[in-house]
Amino acid sequence: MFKIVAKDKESKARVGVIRNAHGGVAETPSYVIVGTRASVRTMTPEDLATVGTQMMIANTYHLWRMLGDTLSSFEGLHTRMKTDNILMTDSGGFQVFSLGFAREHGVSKVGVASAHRERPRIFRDALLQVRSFLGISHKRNSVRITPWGTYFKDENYGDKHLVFLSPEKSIKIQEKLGADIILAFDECTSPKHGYWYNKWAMNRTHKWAKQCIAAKTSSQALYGIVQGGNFEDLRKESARVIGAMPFDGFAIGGSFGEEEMKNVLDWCIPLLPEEKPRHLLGIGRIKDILEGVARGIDTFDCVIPSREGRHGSIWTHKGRYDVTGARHIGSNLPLEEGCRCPACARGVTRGALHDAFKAKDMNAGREGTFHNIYFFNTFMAEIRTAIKEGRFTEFRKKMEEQLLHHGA
RNA sequence: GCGCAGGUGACAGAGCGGUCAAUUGUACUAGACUGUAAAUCUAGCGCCUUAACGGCUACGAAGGUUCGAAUCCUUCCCUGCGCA
Repeated sequence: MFKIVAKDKESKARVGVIRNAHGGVAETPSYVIVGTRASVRTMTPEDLATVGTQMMIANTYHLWRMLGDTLSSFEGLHTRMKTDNILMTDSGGFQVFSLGFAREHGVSKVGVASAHRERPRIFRDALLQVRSFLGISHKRNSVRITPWGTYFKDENYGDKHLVFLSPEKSIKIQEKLGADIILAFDECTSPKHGYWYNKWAMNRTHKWAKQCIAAKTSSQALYGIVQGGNFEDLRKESARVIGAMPFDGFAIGGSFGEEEMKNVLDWCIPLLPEEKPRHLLGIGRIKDILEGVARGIDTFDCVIPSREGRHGSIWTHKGRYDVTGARHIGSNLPLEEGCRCPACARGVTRGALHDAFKAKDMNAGREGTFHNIYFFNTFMAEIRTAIKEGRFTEFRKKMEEQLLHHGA
């Protein structure tokens, strides 16, 4: 299913191929477009095909809640999304964080100075564990984490009752959804969690990983997820433990500060099997991708192309800009010089897109999404070519200089 | 001409004696967004000041009452509706 076809000499970057039973092919490094509820916001399946999409990821938790009783007769993600692309499903492990401590702490998975420099505060971390277990963590925290699984009291799906997701249940749902690659149910910790909380959560994730492997009956590829926060010993332990389990691939999850991601990758990747695919969960800015690829990451998924496109942030080789800004009024420049995305090909200028956003034209977010997805897909293709031609380091250096030069 | 109802910051529209430079929404400006609670969110938005719990000018206009007025009184100007 995954095969490495070329390796860079100066870095750990590599080119690989992933195939599925539907005849879908993805060349890695690849950008996995996020379509949480089996659809990428503002995009139709046809749209996605026109921007070079090879891989997509949907979400177990959201689809499970959305589909409700109809899940049992679900036609399968490939049919629903009208694609042969390589499809993944996230396990719901991220929602343990995003609906839980992310809300309580008011943070996202990247960018917050983590607690890793503090001295270990075992009592505080123990308190967090117990509060979460009892489900009395915080008004905004709608998650209750137990050793057996996680309770959610998310009311966004017209259901005020607690719902319970366990490793076994997540796998069962993912088998029903039918993606090519499914993920183990894990716990993504908060950047504000300390050493001990991360240690306990990591052990829980390890236990859940075993349960996921045992629960799976399909032929889908199952990826294990490495956790451990920003702590070197935890991250290494997690990579060793998860890496030794019979997974079909490995994902690196969890939270870290902007600068810390590189360390996390440096700690984990050498301990993972060389020949198996490696996914970096939820990461997707240009710089991060270059860092990840250089360290041997094969696939990335991130909401940035779609979310930021919808919000008016346009990505280019020189970084990103916000077309919503007044400085773009009347601009006749294309979204990016030389871009051949559907929006640019259609002649959409920065000025026109600015006006469309200001006019609240529903098409504005769509054009932005078109451009961004196309951009990241072609950017990945450029990376692959560079690796194959043995000039990835040079390519990376050039890109980083450009970004620096433009203050991105 | 008479009778009602009104005139508030870019617009809409609160406030109806002090805590009002004035609720709120929109518009505008800037910023954020990293396994999607997100076509979303945050902040600013009279002038001066780097900034302010600092100064100044403000609620149609001009006077007045009051320690104090966007809020009360008088006159004037203007707008809408109704009647002539």
